[in-house]
Amino acid sequence: MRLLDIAELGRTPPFVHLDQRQLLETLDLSEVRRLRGGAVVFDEGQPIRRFHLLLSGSIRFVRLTADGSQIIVLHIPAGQLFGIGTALGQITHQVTAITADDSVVLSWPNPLWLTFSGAYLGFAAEALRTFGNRADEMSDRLVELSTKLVEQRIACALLRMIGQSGRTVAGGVEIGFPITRQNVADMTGTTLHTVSRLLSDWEKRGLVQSRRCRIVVTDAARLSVMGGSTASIGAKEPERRDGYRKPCFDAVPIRARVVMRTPVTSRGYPSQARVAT
Amino acid sequence: MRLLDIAELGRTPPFVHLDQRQLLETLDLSEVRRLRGGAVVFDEGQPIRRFHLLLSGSIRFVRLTADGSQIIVLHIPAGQLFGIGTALGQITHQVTAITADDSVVLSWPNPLWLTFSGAYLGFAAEALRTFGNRADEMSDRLVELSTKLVEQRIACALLRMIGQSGRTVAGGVEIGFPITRQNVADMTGTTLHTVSRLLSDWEKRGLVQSRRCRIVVTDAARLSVMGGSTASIGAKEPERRDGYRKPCFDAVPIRARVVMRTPVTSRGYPSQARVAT
DNA sequence: CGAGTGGTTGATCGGGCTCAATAGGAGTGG
DNA sequence: CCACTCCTATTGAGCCCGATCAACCACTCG
Repeated sequence: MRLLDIAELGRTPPFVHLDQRQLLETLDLSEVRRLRGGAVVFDEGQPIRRFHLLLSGSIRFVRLTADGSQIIVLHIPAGQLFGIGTALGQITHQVTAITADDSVVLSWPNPLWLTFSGAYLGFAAEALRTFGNRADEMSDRLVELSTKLVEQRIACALLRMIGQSGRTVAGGVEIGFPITRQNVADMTGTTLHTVSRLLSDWEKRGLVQSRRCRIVVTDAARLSVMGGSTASIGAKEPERRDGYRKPCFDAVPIRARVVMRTPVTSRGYPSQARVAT
Repeated sequence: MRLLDIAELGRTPPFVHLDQRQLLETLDLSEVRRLRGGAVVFDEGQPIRRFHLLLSGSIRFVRLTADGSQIIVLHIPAGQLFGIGTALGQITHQVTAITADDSVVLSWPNPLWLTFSGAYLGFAAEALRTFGNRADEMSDRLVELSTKLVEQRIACALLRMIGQSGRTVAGGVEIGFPITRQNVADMTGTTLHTVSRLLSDWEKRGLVQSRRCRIVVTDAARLSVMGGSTASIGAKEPERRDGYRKPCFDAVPIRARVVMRTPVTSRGYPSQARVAT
């Protein structure tokens, strides 16, 4: 059991550079918990006392609103640190962490954060990188929620989950943890009814296949088309016909302004193209 | 001019612990740019080459989608670092930074990040804290977009802006930078039409007052009510009648599960209350 | 086998998007 | 200084996506 944990720990990015002795030491300093699905690891608003590593299983970051809605902010896949707000100077948790499945969680008291950061090569960097990725994911979801139709948002949510916690099975890729229609709804800002209808439809059309609490994506390519291009176009702006080069960080043009605003039709939400002059 | 900048720089949190000599040195290493509103500081997808401090003015973080929609991810108020993905190991910008108003921006090449972090007390910590706050804000907006009605989202957006960049004027608090109906729509995932209608209505009812590109909130309290409680309820969970204490980080109860799911009516989006057993 | 949870599906209704048309500033040029 | 042109804002009419209301079925577990 212990040995298994050590091997696992040594495979996670934050601890990948540690030798056997260090791993053992680290593990000895930790609390190991085997949790069933649905267990609360920490709660929104609680003071941050420890930081955690998810050895196996899956964690959901959840927020509740005063009117009772629940929204899923992020999913944490196995191998990642979580509850590491300490690194950012936060003193209370911003979300509630709930195991989405049976999980193994290692936890260390906060003071060890600095110890690890100082002693373990790449530990702090890895943790910060994790933060960056999560911020990016939230930003992506903001864009999705703002601009995409329900259908597209759900497609994106499924694709994101198989990307992060996908498990290859006969006939496709399965989401690696139990997930209900309601859960999907909580991630996409809709209702379980709509999710149910949509999944039924997709199943008929051969895009997915699902049983109770399990979803298998059988045609990721077509689903991806449904979701619309996830990437923003900021990066690959079309060449300009007038040879003008983006000013960005050089002499700034007077009145650099958003000018074009072509209604680009799309039965979605607002849609206007803008190009900086 | 130089002196003015030095004084300004010394007042910003990341550099607040520096003495006069250090400030001068830091400023000498920087590029100072005075930009008009609408200028692009960096673009989504570009490699990160420098990090920036907004001395005065206002910055918008924007993302464009393939179908032409534009969404505003964040507003950066004066005095904050931005474009600091380097600290998180990112190599390209995730958003486009555009000045929302005439602004003064200081910029340093990336390699100086480590220098500053090592040499200046609290610099890295302050930068990371900034990150944490922005992540929290994104998380808040995810919740808003998922659960609130357009009206409430717009109210929240206005309140957030006066909170971050509010300027007290006769009769209320004005948003500290030029902002169009379309901009508000881009922040809340709606259309300029809806925003316009709503602001007109609110103006009649004495909640706001607006002219071209300017919005003054004249009754923040009532607007706040409109927006619904921003805070999640995770923190202040009601006392349990059976003396049961949240398990959280102790012995985990078998089958800790989400059980209650009372439809709590609210003409919003989905709404269900859940309490962990 | 009854209770509880998760899932499916039909009917209805409304918030807010779309389409469309007009008005008022602000800047530009003759 | 006025005509012209963007750009921003306002407002009406209509319609559709998706939420809401309402049954009902299918597992799973004690």
